[in-house]
Amino acid sequence: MPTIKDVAKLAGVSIATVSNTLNGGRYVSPPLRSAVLSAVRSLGYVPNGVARSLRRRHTQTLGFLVPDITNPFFSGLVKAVERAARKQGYQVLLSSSEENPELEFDLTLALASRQVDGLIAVPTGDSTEYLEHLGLPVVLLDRIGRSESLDRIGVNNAQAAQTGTEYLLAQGHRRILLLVSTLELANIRERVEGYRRALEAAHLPYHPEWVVACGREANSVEAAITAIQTHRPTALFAATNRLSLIAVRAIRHLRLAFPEEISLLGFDDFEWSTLLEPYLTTVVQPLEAMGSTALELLLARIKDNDHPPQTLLLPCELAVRQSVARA
Amino acid sequence: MPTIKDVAKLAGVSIATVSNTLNGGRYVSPPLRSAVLSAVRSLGYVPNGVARSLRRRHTQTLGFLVPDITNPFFSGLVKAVERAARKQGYQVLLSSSEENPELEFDLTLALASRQVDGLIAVPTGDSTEYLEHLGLPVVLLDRIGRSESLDRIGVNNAQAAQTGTEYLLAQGHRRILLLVSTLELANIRERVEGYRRALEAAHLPYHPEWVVACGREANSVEAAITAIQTHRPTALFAATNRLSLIAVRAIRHLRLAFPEEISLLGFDDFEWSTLLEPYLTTVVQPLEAMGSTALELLLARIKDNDHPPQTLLLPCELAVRQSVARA
DNA sequence: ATGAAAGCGCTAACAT
DNA sequence: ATGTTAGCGCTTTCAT
Repeated sequence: MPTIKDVAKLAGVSIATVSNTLNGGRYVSPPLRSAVLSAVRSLGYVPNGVARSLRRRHTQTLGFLVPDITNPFFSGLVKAVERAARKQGYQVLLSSSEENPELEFDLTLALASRQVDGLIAVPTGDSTEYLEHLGLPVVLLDRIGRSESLDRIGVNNAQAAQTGTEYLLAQGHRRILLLVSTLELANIRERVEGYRRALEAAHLPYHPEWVVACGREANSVEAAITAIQTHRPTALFAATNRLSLIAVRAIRHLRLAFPEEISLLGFDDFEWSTLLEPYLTTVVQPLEAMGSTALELLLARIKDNDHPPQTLLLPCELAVRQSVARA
Repeated sequence: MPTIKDVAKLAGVSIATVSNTLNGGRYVSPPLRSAVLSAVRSLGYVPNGVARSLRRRHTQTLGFLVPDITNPFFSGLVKAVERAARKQGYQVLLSSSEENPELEFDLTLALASRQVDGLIAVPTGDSTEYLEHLGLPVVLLDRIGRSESLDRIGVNNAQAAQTGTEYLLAQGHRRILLLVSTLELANIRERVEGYRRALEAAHLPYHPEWVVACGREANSVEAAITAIQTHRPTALFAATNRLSLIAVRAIRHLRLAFPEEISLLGFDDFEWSTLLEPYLTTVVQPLEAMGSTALELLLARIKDNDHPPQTLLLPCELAVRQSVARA
């Protein structure tokens, strides 16, 4: 690979002139300028970004840490963040922690060592403490934990779940099972809280057993099946996209008429859900806005670290389609 | 951010000793070693990977270029590649070209400028020429084009499509529509070829009109609907995961009994396809093997660039489920 | 308007 | 067994 020296030699100028014509640092006379340009072309010179970053002391690069690139919710977020970053002249280094906290930690360190200018993180758990002492601008996205010292972009989970539950209630459902992955995630706990609030507002009892923890594995459908058999709900509220899948499998396993005998409300919208018939009614999260707002906050913090951390909770919407019938 | 100098000063040693205890380069006596380690801890020192890479002249980093991170086929590939890379001590920089050749080119240059040690690419089109002159080890994955000078890992598309078609034929189907995105992709053309070969082997006519180009957008269902109406097939072969979605929508739009009146065979398996009932029978590509083999070839080429390029075509399997009925 | 040279933080060759 | 130093490729200050 040719270096700036090779270009300078071939063009018969100093390396400073090469640098300046390429970066527009200072005026370069047309003759030298074109000599440089043609040398660049003929050598196929590409500036060494590593050397450049070392010297400039920033990389124009952001880290983005997600739990699972394979989940359409996160890959949607990735797309949104990348697009927004690109517009601002930043590249993003994506790391997938596979929901593994140790791997997450290692990846974060790797990102930091790569000298990313900032980091957007969707942590695997709610233990975000180490992110606060990273010495790097960090914004938490989606799983925003309880950190008061970091910028955070999330969604009003309680509100969204309450709205969803209220819709189910309005359709006449009284026995509603809430399918959750794990209560370890604050997001999930908040959704439970929203569900509970909707029930209370309607003066209906809240049954803790109706909140069914199905685990984080895609194939753990047994818990859902058992819960449906014992509690005989008329509607299921799946707190996560994966849980919609589990709900569907359980419904089929039990040969229930869908949505006549049992309705389903999902959380997180995703393209492939249209394979399901009837079309899935879901609470939809504003992926695009979440991504672009996270980027804004991060860029603001990179530019100036001397302002108090912000927390933004974006609203969700309910997309009414076909999977919820009147009870 | 503290540097190696700060650590050396605090530990009362030379920077060489810091470097050596951290990298295990040469023997460091226990007392100095522990002095360094505690200085590292108390400063929260993280080595500057940019400086390290500049000096070492490699980055232990691989680039991976995919057309669309949002497509489960590619995100599956990403997972496989990342896992394999991690095992070998490499990090991967993921870039999503969004099926845009110009963006792809820019991203590739950005990757090169970041000094990745090698690149795995799933190009947007078949124009891979610029990749051959990157001056960087490159392996082509999935969309392997016709480059003879690069290592390539693909799948035997023709064979796979032929097997799929033969299965449809064996189930008694004679009017089989092949749904494709665009004939611009060599992969797709090969799948058409496999379909044609299966027909010929069965002494059945090949109707070019039965190969329906639906475009690359997810919502272009009209072409499929029209084709089904005019050709009255008993089976659909969707050449791509997105096309399964389109096929399903078309089937529903026409209110055909599925799979009794019309069968569906997919290509590319993906988790969310289980939302579909009956479960989708598909040709499945060996994602894990594709990813890990691509990585192996790339690492081999990084280690030693003086061997002829290889092309490996991996076999696909047919996962028989429920969406194909007997005709 | 351009060149020379310092230095970003690190590793490795050279010294002792 | 450890310290000193050159230099990776670039940007930028200083000099002319």
